Order: sequence, then C-alpha cells, then structure tokens
Amino acid sequence: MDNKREQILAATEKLIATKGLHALSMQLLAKEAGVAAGTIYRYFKDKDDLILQLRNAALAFFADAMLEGFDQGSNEQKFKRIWFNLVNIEKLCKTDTMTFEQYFNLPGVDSAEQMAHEREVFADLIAFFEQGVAQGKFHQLRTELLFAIAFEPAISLAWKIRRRNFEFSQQELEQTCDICWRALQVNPETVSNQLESSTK
Amino acid sequence: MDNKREQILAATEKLIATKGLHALSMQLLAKEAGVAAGTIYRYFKDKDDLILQLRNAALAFFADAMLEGFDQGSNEQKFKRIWFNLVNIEKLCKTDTMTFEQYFNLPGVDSAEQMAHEREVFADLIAFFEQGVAQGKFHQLRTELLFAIAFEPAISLAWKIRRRNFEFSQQELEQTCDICWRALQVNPETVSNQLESSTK
Amino acid sequence: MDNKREQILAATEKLIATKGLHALSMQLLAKEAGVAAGTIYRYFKDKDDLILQLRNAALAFFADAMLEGFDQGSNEQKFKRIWFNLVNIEKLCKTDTMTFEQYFNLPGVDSAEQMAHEREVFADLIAFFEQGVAQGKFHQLRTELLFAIAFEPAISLAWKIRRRNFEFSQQELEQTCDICWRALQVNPETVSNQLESSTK
Amino acid sequence: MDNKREQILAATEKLIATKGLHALSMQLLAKEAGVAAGTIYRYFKDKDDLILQLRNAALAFFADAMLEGFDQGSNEQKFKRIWFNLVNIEKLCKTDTMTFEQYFNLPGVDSAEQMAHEREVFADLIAFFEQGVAQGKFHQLRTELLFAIAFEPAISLAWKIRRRNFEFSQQELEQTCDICWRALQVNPETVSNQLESSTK
DNA sequence: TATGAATGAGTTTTCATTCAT
DNA sequence: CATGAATGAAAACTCATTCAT
Repeated sequence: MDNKREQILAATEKLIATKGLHALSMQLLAKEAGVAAGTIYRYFKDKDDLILQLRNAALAFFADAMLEGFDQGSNEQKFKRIWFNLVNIEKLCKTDTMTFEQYFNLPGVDSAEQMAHEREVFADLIAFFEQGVAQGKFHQLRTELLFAIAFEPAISLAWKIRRRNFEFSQQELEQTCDICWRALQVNPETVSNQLESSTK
Repeated sequence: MDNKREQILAATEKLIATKGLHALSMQLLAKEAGVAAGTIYRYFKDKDDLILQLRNAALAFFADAMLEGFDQGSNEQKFKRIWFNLVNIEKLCKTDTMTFEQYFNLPGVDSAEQMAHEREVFADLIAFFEQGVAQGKFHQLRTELLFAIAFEPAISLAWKIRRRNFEFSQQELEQTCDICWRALQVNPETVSNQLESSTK
Repeated sequence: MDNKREQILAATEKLIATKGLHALSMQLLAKEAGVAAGTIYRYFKDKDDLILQLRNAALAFFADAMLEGFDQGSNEQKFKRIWFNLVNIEKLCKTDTMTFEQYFNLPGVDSAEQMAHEREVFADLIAFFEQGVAQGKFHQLRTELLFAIAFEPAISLAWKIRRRNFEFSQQELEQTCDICWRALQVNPETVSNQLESSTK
Repeated sequence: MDNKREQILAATEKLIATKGLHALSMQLLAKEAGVAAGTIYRYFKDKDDLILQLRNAALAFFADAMLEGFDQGSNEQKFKRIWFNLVNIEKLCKTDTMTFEQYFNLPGVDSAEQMAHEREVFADLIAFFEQGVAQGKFHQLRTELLFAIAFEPAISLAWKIRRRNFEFSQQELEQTCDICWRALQVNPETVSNQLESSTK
C-alpha cells in the first residue's frame, strides 16, 4: 500500500506546521506518523528528499485550494474567489497544515526546477493576468508585479490571522479585496464604490 | 566594554543572513564574532535569549531603514519613501544583513511582547495611517488592512528580487508604487495618472 | 533446489571481493544474489553462519586452486606448481573472487574447528613436507616453519601484485621461486644455479 | 595537554587489536579512552581521519620495533636482529597492540602517500638490500622480492604465534632465521651450517 | 572577566532480522 | 517455501552548554 508514504508526508506537514521546520526530527516524525524510523527511508532517500517531495505535495495542495472555483464566473468573481481562497486556506486548516510562508521557507523552493513547476501549476492564473493586460483592463505591468498588488495583501492577512491571531470581519475583508481588485485595473468601474459608502 | 555584545549580535545576524538560522551554531558564532564560546554566555543567558535580543536589534534596524526619511515631505512623498525603502533594504544589503523574511521567521516573533514592541517602533507609521483615515483621505479600514494593501506588495517584491533573483526597472517599480499609493486613497488625484500614460 | 544456497554464497564472495567485508549488507547481498532478504535466512541461520559457511567454501576453493596439478611430476615440479598457483590465484581472478588475505580476515578463521578443517584440506601438502623431512631432503623443521619459508614469500608477492599493483616478470618470479625451493632443502642440487648465472 | 590525543589513539589501537576494526565504534572507543564521544572529534576530523592518523602512528611504532638495533653489528647480525624483531613484536605485545596484518588491512594503506611514507621509513632497510645486491652478496633481485624471501616467513610466523597460538622454541626459530638469511645470499658461507648439524 | 576543552544528549542514517502475506 | 515491508537498535557525528583555568 502506498498509504505509508502519505502518512509520513502528512505527519511531516503537521510537524512543520505546528513545531516548525527546525523541530522536524526523524525520530519524532516516525512517532508522529506511527511508523519506525527506518521505514521513512523506504519511501524517501533522506531528509532532503522527504522535504523535496513535501514541497511538491504542498504546492499541489496550495494550488488546489487557491484555484478552487477559478473556472466559473466573471473576471471580478474569479479574482475575488482566489483572494478569499488565499485568506481562508490558512483560516480553515488552522493547526496541522503548512502555511504559504512555511512552504516558501522550505529549502529548495528557489531552485529553477521548483520555480518552473510553480509556473506550470499557476499557468491559468498567469494567463488571467496576461489576458487582462492584453485587453487593456489591467495596468501594463509584468505578472509578478500585478500579482504582488493583487494578492500579497491577502497572503499577509492570512498570515496575520494565523500567526498573530488577528481577526477580521467579513465586511472588512470584502472591502480590502475590492480595493485590491480595483487597484489592478486601469479604469475601475465606480459600481463597487457603493460598498465603501455603505460602511460609512 | 559592551562592544563584545555588539560583536556577537553582529556576527549572529551575519551568520543568519548568509547561512540561515538552521546553520547558526554557537561554536561557529564564537569564531565569527572573534570571542570564545563561553564568552557568549556572559552576555546572553542562552541561545534563545541571544535570538530574542537579536530580534529586537533587527527590529530596530529594520525600523530605521524603513522609516528613513519619513519625517520630510508630503504624505505622498512619505509613502513612496517608505515603499522604496522596503524594496531597497533587501536590494542594498544583499549578503550580511538579515531580511524581513528571516526576521519574521525567528522563533518568538509572534509573542505578545514582540508585537507590542513592533507597535511601539512603528508608532509614527501607524499614526500616518490613522491620520489619513481620520482626514477621510484613506479608506476607512484598520491599520493592518491598509498596511497590507500599501506595503506587502513592496515586501514581497523585495523578497523576489533577493531570493529569486528577479530584476525590475526603476520605472516598473515606480508605477507599482504609485498604484499602491492610489489604492490606499478614497479619491486619488488624477495627477499621477500621467505616469501611466507616459508608459503607453 | 539447493542452488539458491550456491547463488547466495557466490554473491557473498563477490561482494566481499569487490567491496570488502565491511560493505556486506544483507539487503545488498539479497539484491546481488537475486533473492529476497528473508530467503537468505532459510539457508543460513544468521550473518555469522553465512560467513562460517563461506569460509568453508572459500577454503575449498583455495585448496583446489592451490593444489591444482599437485599430483603430477617430481617434487620440484610439485613445489613450483604450488608456488605459482599461489601467486596466480590472485593475479587471475582479480575482481570477484576473494583473496587469501580476505579469507584470513574473515571472523572465525582462528577457531579450532576451522584450523582442524584447514589441516584436513591441506593433508597432502603436509604429507609432502613430512616426507621430505623424513627422507632427509628438507630441513628438520616442523611443517609450519617449512611452509613459511617456502610459500609465504609467494603469498605476500601475490598480495603486493593485487593490492599494490606491483608487476613482476616471469623470470623474476621463477628465480624467486627457485630460491624458496632451494632454501627448503638441506643440500640443494646445483643445477638450478644456471638460472641465476643466465641472468647475470 | 596533548595526551588526550594519545589516549584516544592508544584506545583505538587496543580495540582494533583485541576486537578488530569492524568492532571499532566511536562510543566504545570513547568509553575505552575514558573521554566523551564528542571529545574524539576535537582531535580527529572523523573516523577516517582517526584511522589515517593511527596508520601513521602504527607505522612509526612498527618501524621502531622492527629496526631496533639495526645500526650495529655485521650484516648477518643486522639481518637476524630484524628477523627476530619481527617475530617478537607480536610475541611481546600480545593483546593490545596492533599486528602487521591489522596495519596492512587498515583502509588506505595502499594509497600512494602511505606507500611513499613506508619507503621513507624503511629507507635504511631498502639500502641494506640494495647494497647487498650491489656487492654481489645477495641475489640479483628487486628489493621487494628479497624482502619477501627474507622476512615474510618471520611475519607469518609472528601471526601464527599470535592469532593461532602456535609456540616455537628459540632453536627452531634460529634455524629458520638462518635458512632465510642463507636463502638471500648467492654463496652462503658454510659456517652457519654448524647450527643445523648441532640440532641433529 | 574570558577562555576553550570537555561533555553527553541529540541528530540523521544504516542494517540484521522478523513476519504477515 | 519465498517475499520484501517493517522494525528498532546502533552507528557516526553535532552542538548547546559548563567549568577549571
């Protein structure tokens, strides 16, 4: 059965999520996964390989969670879906799932392969930005810059919610999301402004 | 002399910046700082204490670097100064200074004391946002949300520049900064739009 | 079939010969022998037992190789045949057969049983020496001493050829062999001296 | 003090001598040497380095023991001195000193550096053989071959005495030594023959 | 006060052996 | 009989911390 491998990966993620990467010892991991220490080495060459494979598993998980529902609705709906997915990934799976931040601090995320892999996984999202630019709707900027403007606020809020126990109301988040969405556009429609006035 | 303490802190930062926190051993640190291993324990209770104190030192450094020039000019100039400070902290001190990211991954950054300390250090910046909100210039949102919209894009770009070797032109960065500045405001002046049209 | 046992023994010898005893792991052995790890334990009680049995197999192999051709010719021919067999065992089967040296370093070679076994296997050779002594041809010495004088030089040369990559010409070896042969005898015939003079 | 290093080397030699190289574990060694496991690593980079250094220490010890008294007396006396030194090295230091055999089975003895080192250490002995050949006293053979004829019997007897608990009388050994000495020479003087006749 | 040798518990990894299939 | 996944004790090595000098 291949579920020992899954058990080990799940336990690894849980330990990194709860205690941090520095506290990931193979003995502890074995105990957490409910296997013997030696067993880990049947499925993973060594600790580095385990982390490499976790990186890919985590990336797949994040991409899934982030892009969930991305195929339906208007551009604005798509955008806001992703934005809230980002905030909620962290809010929902509080304790035993890795965070984006933890993913990006895994050794090796900056390797060329991993970055290529990321681009592949997020191909649809990249296309979304490129199309918006081509249609003259979004600012004439590289995808990385647009992504930063659009989604980094959401990612950092998720981090604050989780690591620093902040809490935000749905309305606060919706308004923030709307600001990001409009920041992206060259000529934002004035409709959404209603949201702002209603909060006053 | 108290400069042994400084030597040790400086060496700690350098080692974390260049080799990473996981590679920070007390023997290596002693060698880098030019003191004996035992000496470290005269100035710091233990490794945790050393890191705690480094956290404060690093926070002071970041605050300085980030808020540099914050006392002069119009609100827009202040904003843009900070925004570029954030991007450049990382760009300039490439090798032996810690990054934001490394600071935020230090164990203990999420403690109540540390967060209180952060609020204190960034009091001026918080006041800047609160004043903007009070004057009806910025969106009616909590400081954390405004900060996320305004500066997280800059922080994440700095990270990409450093860790992933991205390069952005001054013009790209200025345009992005301008978008963030205008996103913050309820009724952005149309003046800055010239920047956008000039790139077309 | 009993050839699983043979496969395992052959693989064991090959691994010891090529990688050394210290690198002999049961998993590697299983792979090399083309059987499952557990299977080894059907034929051998444990690793020690496997090595014990290999010792006997190797001893039989060495005795065969060393005594090959020992039943024909004059005493001098017999002697020289063995002497060259000793040198050549190592020279010929360079890679996947164990060496004398490896055999003698197997744990347990010094046990009483093993030594009794060796005496049995080399009974003919022992008889050869005893007969020579009885006939007054060889020096009046115990077999062990005569063996040392006669054959240890050959064994050590074989070792140097193999482990230290020495090379000796056929002529050099023949002259050395002749010296050993004559050293054994009380009154060596002067005939073989021609060899020496011919090299001058 | 440098005597920790000596303690560790001595304990290493003792363990290899008594239990064999395969049983040399760093924990056991630490206990035997009366130091903590970590201490070993202050003096030796790793296990390989420890063994490398032991190799050199052992070589020095062997050379000393073997060449002791080599500077006095006639050629014959020199020869016999060495021959008996070889037999006795092992006889005297029964349990906790390494044997030649163990020395030669240490990993790395076959490296070019180690062999060069050996040649240097045994320079006087090599000169002894070369001079004998030049003077027409010894057979016209390379030093390695003469050494094999002359001393390998002694080395192997020492091994048998130690590992297999053989015992030889002084007279047996003297006669064997004499045979080796005469085997080396082109025209051995007949004087020493008296020894042989006296045993009859 | 400063040193750095010494400590020993902790780390990652290997491997002889077992046992359910 | 044969398999090979699983085991866990033991291996080599690291490192935060102490303490005699």
